[in-house]
Amino acid sequence: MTLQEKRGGSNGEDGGKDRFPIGMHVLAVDDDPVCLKVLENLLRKCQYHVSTTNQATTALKMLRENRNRYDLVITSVNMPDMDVFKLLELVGLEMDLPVIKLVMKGITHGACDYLLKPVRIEELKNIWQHVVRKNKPDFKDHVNALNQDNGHEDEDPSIQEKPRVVWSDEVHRKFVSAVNELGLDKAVPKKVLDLMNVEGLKRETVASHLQKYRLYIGHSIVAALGSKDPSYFRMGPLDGFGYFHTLTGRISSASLPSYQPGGMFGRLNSSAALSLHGISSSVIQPGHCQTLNNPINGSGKIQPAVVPANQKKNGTLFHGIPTSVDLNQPTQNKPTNGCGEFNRVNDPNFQDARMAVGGSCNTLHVSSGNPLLLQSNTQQTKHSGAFGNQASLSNSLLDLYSFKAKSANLGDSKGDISNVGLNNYIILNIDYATKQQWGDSRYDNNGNTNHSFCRADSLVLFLFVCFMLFCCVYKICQKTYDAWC
DNA sequence: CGACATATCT
DNA sequence: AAGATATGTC
Repeated sequence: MTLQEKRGGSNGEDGGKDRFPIGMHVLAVDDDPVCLKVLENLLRKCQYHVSTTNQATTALKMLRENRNRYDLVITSVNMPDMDVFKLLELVGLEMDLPVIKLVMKGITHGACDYLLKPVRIEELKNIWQHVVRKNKPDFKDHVNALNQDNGHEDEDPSIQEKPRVVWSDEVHRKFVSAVNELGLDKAVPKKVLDLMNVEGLKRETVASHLQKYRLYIGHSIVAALGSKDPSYFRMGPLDGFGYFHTLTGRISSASLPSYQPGGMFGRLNSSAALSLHGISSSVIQPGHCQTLNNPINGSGKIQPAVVPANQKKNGTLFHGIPTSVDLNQPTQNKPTNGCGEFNRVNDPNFQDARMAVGGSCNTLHVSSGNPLLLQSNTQQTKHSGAFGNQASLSNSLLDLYSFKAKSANLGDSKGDISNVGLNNYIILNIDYATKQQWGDSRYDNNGNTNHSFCRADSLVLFLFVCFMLFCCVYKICQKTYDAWC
């Protein structure tokens, strides 16, 4: 009789869950008659059919004579008449039956499970699952003590979780590169998978990752640019900075028709991209909000995304304004108000471009008068060539590096990074709200965060007003002079 | 039927 | 949180 035939409690619509096989036959072997009797009684209480013997040789004989009768063997490891390991081997070779060893302590070699003496009925209730496993062709045999502290008979340990794909920094970098090469809107799982060229990676896995990635990008960009605040350069709470080791949202290809407040970043395309035409360098690199001994990757470098040439559009905005910012962390500054840390990127290219995160965790200073604060790493340089001399200014990358480890600690706190350097025309004010890493982000776009980039607004507006006033005054003076003459 | 996007589950 | 899986659509 096969297990399937004996299986009870199932009407064939059990949704794949194995049920207790009624009529399962267990052979119990123990040289201690008291123990054997106890075991037998317990097994019967569990509704197993039970045969017993106090000799290993007898057990082997019984098994050989009734090959199809027994489903499971429980044997003590201390059998005087035969080495139990030999019994295990023979049973395994000849009958391929699951054997549970009955031991005083946990010796598990060779057996599919072990039971500690004294045996508890709760443990015996679960042993049928070994039989089910044996009958599953794809079951990976492993030693696994049954759940001993509860009576979860319904839980089938034969349903083992598959190994989860872990998106390492390296793999994720490949993913990001592939996505950026394709363009976020055109990146579909299969193409990304092909481009990534990672062995063993499945399309479904990529799809899942891409889903989260898009969700995250969307939230970030919406948060960064969806505000009604008429800021010129507003980056709202980038909720969920946490996850991506190299979260690279391309900044490209959106038209920037207006220089008016509120019209500056009028629209984003589906690539969640924006264009900062004319902005000199393009990588904004918030440092790693991680512990110091936990670099994002081996080199600690941030890899910028590849901006496809076809994403390039021309436009003029902030012409000639040098605006590269490296948001690196000064290690000496450890914010104490829950803003987390910003690890500095150890890239010599950024040496002159350091900003300090203020102790208040609200201000990022630029001490340098260096107008072009940074140009990024080699890869950035390499790709910039694709856009020509000017083109490199036309495409910006927003490379949001990982705040992974620290994000949880950041909570609702914001790292409000402002740069108010007259020699550096960009003024950044980035709120980091890292309540969540992926989607489902909630943004607090009112109140405090609406001050984002207000200084940038103020400066540009101030200059603009000054210019207009100057023009007016000049005009008035000219007219007055003409009148007098 | 495969690929995809999205929702839901774990 | 993050990856897996289910579901509906094309």
